[in-house]
Amino acid sequence: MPRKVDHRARRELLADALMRLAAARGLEEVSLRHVAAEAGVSTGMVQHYFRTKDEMMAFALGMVMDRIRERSDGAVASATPRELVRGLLCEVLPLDETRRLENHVVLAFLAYAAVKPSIASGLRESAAGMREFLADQLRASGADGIDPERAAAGLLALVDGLGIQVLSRQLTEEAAIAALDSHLALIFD
Amino acid sequence: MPRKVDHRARRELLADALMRLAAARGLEEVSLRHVAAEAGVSTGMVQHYFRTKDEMMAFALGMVMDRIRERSDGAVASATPRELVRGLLCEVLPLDETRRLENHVVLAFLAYAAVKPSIASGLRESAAGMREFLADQLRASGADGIDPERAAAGLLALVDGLGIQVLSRQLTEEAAIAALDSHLALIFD
DNA sequence: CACTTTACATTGCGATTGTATTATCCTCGG
DNA sequence: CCGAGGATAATACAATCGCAATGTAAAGTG
Repeated sequence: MPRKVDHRARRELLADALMRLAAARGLEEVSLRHVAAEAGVSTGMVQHYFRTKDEMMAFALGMVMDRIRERSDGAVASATPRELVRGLLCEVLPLDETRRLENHVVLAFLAYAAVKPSIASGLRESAAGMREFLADQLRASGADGIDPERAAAGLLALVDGLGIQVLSRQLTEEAAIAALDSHLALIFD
Repeated sequence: MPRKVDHRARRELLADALMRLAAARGLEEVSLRHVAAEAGVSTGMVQHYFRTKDEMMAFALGMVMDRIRERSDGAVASATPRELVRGLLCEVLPLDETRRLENHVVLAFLAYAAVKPSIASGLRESAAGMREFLADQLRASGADGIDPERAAAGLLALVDGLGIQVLSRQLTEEAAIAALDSHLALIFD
C-alpha cells in the first residue's frame, strides 16, 4: 500500500477554501483554480480529490449543512421546548462571523440549487429534518390553537428571511433577534 | 439625424431576456452572448445598449424591482389595513408563473448582491419602502401590543423565506399562504 | 531490490468569457 | 439625392474556464 492520506481531511480543507471564496466573492468566482489557490495547493490536487467540479460543490454544500446540523444538535441543551426552539433558530441566524460565513454560503447555494436540481435535494432534506424537530417541540409545548407543522414551517421561513436581511444589511442582528422573539411570543404566549 | 430607436424599450427587451435566462439557468449562465441569443439579436447590439455587463445586470435588477413595486401598488386597493397588508405580501409570493420567475431572479440577485455592494443598495431601498408602508398600515390598524416596525420587518422576512421555500419546493403555494395567514392572525387577532 | 499504487504537479486543449474594434446597414436633414 | 451618424452586426482578442493527459515523488508489499 502506498502513502496513506486522510481523504476526508483533504476534502474538507478544499471545501473550506471553497466556502471562504463563495462567501467573499460569490459562487461565480468558485473555480478549480481559485479554490486551489485559496487552499494553497495545485489545481491538480483539487482534481485528485474531486473528479468534477460538481462533485466538489456537492461535497462543500453537504459539509456546510452537516456543520450547521451538528452545531444545532449541540445547542439544544435547554429544558423547555420554547428554549429549545429558540436555541435552534438562533443557531441558524448569522450572529457571529462563523455563522455569517455559513449563511453566505447557504444563500449562494440556494440560488445555485434553484437551477441545479441535483443540488437542491440536499438542501431540502436538511430543512425537512429541522422542520420535523421544530414541529415535535411545538407539539410537546402544547401551545393551543396552532398547527405545529404550519408554525414550524413559518418559523423556518422567518429565520431564513431574517438571515437574508441581516446578510444584506437591511436588519441588524439585534433587530433580527427581536423579530424572532416577537414571533415566538405570539406562538407561545 | 439617423434613425431613432426607443432606447428604454430596447434595454427592457434585453433585460427581459436576461430575466428568462436567470430564472431558467441561473445568473452564472447570464453572459452577453446568451442574453443576445435569448433576445434574438447580436452580441454587438447588447454592447451597444449596455457598456458593460455590470451595467446590464444593474438595469435588469432595477427593472424587476420596479415591476414588483408597480404591481404591488396596483394590488393595494383593499379597504382595511389587514387586507392591504395581506394583498401586498401575497403579491410578492411566487404564486403564479410571472411571480415565480420574478422570485427566481430576485433570489439570484440576492446572492449576487451579497458579494457586489454596488448592486446591494438597490435591493435595500426597495425593501425599505415596503417596510415603511407595512409599518404604517400596522400602526393604522391599531393592533395592540405589537411594535409596528418590528412586525413589519418580521412579515417581510417571513415572506422572503416563504418565497425561497416555495421556489425550492420545500413548501407548496397553499402551505405558504397558510403560514402567512397564521402569522397575520397572530398579529391582528 | 523490484514493483505497484497513491499523491500531487504541470501542461495543454477546446470552449467560453467580457470587451474592443471594425464593418455594414438604414434613415433622415440638407 | 446624398452623406452623416446612429443601429446593428461581425469579428478579434486576451483571459479564464473545466477537464484530461502526463509526469514525478514517495511509500508500502512481494
